[in-house]
Amino acid sequence: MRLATWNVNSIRTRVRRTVEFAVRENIDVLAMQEIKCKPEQFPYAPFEEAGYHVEVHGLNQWNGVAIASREPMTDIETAFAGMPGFAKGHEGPDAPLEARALGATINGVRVWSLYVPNGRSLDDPHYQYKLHWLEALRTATQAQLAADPDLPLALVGDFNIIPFDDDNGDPAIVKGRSTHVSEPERAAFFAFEGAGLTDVVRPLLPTGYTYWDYQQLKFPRNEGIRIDFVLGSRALADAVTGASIHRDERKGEQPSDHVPVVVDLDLRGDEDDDDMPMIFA
DNA sequence: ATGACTCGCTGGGCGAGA
Repeated sequence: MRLATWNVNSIRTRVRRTVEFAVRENIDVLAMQEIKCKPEQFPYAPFEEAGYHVEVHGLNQWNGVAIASREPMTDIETAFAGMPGFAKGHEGPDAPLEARALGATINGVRVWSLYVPNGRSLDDPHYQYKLHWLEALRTATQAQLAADPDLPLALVGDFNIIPFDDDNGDPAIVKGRSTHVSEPERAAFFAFEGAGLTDVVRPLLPTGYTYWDYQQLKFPRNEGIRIDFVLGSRALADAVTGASIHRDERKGEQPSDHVPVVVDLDLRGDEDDDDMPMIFA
């Protein structure tokens, strides 16, 4: 299975690039973030014509997540246990949920397409929302893996956290002043290790940005940041055979500000792996 | 060139992105 995650920044604007990438790169499962539309606005046809099923969770023009998969998806969920909500002037336990999480099972692999809240600024209520959201995700994930330690589980998407100083090439993002690099955010990211998950791309690709701001020549200057990740359970991490960050997708006409991150998985019983030799008796 | 921000909603600016 070839699994990809991509913050597409409006699927209606970028559906052609998105489907062309999926087909060209032989992607089996594509988790998307920031689709910025409701299900009735989603461009299903180009995906279906390319052989993909699509599950969509979008409530309005903000956020929105989706998964395209060549194989059928089951056990669709649009929130994880304990996921907090948020709305301006409406913080608290009954705040409305946003469209930031979509879970689906494909060939026994549990995939969550995640768009972690931005945080906006260190003194904004959105920042506390971000930390609570991440803590609830960690708690829910830890509970699921405690119940099923051998589950191949992938949390993929835009985490809106820069885990290491070397992941930040943008001089506008400064420790002590900016979101994404604060100690509480980094602690929330590394807490997933305590829940039994690891960044499965990092060992294969120690460096590389996944996002460049549209402004001020950030891409030509290579002032990017690494904020898109694939976190895998032990069973998933053990299946990883390769990884790639598709920097070229930031070039050309109407790019997203993020690029795709791809992981190759060699799963037991995965009949679609063409790198497995056929054995004849 | 990898190039000076881009979405969606709206019908003119604005919230949001990070």
